[in-house]
Amino acid sequence: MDRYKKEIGRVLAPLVELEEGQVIELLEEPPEPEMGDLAFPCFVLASRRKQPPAQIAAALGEALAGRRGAIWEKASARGPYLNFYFDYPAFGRDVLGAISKLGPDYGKTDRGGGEVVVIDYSSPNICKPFGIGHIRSTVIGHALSLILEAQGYRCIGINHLGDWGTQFGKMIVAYQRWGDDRELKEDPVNHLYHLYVRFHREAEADGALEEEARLWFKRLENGEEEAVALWELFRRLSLENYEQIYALLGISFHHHHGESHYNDMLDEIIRLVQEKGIAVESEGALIVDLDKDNLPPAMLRKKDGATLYLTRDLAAAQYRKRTFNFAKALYVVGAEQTLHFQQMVRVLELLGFPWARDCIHVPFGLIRFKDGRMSTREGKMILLEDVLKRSINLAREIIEEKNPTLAHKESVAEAVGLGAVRFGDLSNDRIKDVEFDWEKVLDFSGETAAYIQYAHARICSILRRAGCAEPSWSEEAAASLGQEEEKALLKTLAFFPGKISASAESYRPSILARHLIEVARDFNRFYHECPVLVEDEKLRRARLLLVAAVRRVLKNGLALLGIAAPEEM
RNA sequence: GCGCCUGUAGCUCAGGGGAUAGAGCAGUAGACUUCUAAUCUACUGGCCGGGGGUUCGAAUCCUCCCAGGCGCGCCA
Repeated sequence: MDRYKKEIGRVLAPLVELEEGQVIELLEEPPEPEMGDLAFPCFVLASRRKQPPAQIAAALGEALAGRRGAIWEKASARGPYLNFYFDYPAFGRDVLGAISKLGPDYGKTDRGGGEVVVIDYSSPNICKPFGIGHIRSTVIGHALSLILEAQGYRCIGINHLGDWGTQFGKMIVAYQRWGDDRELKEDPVNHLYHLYVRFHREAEADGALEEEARLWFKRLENGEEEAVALWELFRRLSLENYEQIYALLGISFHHHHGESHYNDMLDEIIRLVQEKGIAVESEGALIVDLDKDNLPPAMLRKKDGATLYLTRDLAAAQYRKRTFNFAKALYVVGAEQTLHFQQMVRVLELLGFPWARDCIHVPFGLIRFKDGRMSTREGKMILLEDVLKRSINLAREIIEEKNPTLAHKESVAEAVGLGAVRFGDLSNDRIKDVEFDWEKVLDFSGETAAYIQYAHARICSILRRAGCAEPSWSEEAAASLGQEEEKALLKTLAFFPGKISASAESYRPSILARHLIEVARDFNRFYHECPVLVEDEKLRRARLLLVAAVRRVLKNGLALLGIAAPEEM
């Protein structure tokens, strides 16, 4: 659509004494199809020309009377707007031609120019089961890395595992007191999780436990053998469990550098902070005062000498800059950590790193229960594995009911089940909190992945029946689409590349997800109104080209969200 | 107490200066001898949290208030 806007901008700019870019910015989509395809609002010119906007629109309409462009056939005034009407044969030819020619690349750009974007996402905490709470970072981060790749960036996915910190002192204490080797072997993560929950329950009555845990963490940081061995065991068992889920979700990371990876680099950060003179001792701890920035002080070292999350994140940022020389480093982390990242960026700035502002927190809202927050330590949580399994099971049941003769039932059930969970998380603006609701998760009707997948499968079915997987290109046929449903569909397809860019620029996969719903909806309307496999050779060919283009867009779009597009369902 | 985020139809949410505020779910009534009914069509449903302001124009920007969520030195 950008190309079409540009063409209109070029024509209009000299007539309205504005820059081409300004005109393009102002162009908008009319609310109704009979108002044309793109509109220029004339309000901005009113004060300068000292004329009412409607009069200006009318004058522009006269000035352009009889003129036409490569893809628009007329411009006419309607109230204060100058409306451009597309020349649908030309427009249809252009849109379908682009999709047909580019295929899997339709929607991609090279805007990123090969620059590196490091994406920190998923990042579960070792010793805890992979809860539903972690799905957001995992799925949003994964989609963003796919979307940014499609914009020509080189993405490096890092799973910043929570494999260090005081909690491991707690785990060691709990394991020593209540651990059971047999249970650990049979169901490692579950056993570790029970120990973790038990620790917090018992610590409420016995304050000495917390103190003991801190001590054990200190020993771990000092590299004492017994502590390190247990930590390595916990880490390995947890990771093995997570890998199963990542495999199911089709996600792989470039690196699993957890927090522990930066242990060797912490001294350097502390030294740097001290050399720059931005840190002060306060009550035995080392802090950076950020009062001038209206931020609470940032603590880098506790009074017992142990480091904190922030210290490790500072080291990690510097390591990532050195190692990957990123243009941007994204942190797909919950909104509750906004302050933490503000502090981190500010400290990096104070350290004199010009790239500090390239570290960008991409926050998302909490998943909560109706009656409050999820809490791992209280045992109030839902396993992601359970959610995925139930979703796949339900998909399987629906297949059994609606399409019992389907081939490859299992892989379709997986595609639909996993797609539903993913899409549920990607389709709403990430900043909003979401209430966990089994009914909503397990709903495959309406604005869901299944809706998009179903449209895709229907198209595949049509093409199969037509006996051509990829209809051959025909200029003449492509230009013969003109019915309302066809026009609407062509236009929606033309917006697809712009939606990917908008998703990438705002780090919001929901923009793309919503657009795919729109494409699928426009297709379903078309499907009910316009038969494809008709006698008329030319029309049949035109519609085959159109649905093949829709299939292409749905497939490309779903792929960018990490969702499979089965050919039958 | 201070800071950040959110508030739009009964419910879940789009729209983030521009024409008459849109979807899905739920409800009602229809459409499968016709390319897959996981679909489509129609109807019902709104002081866009409230007050003030900026603007030719505000759901959208500013400000104050209200409600909910999340943070605010020894967790991550």
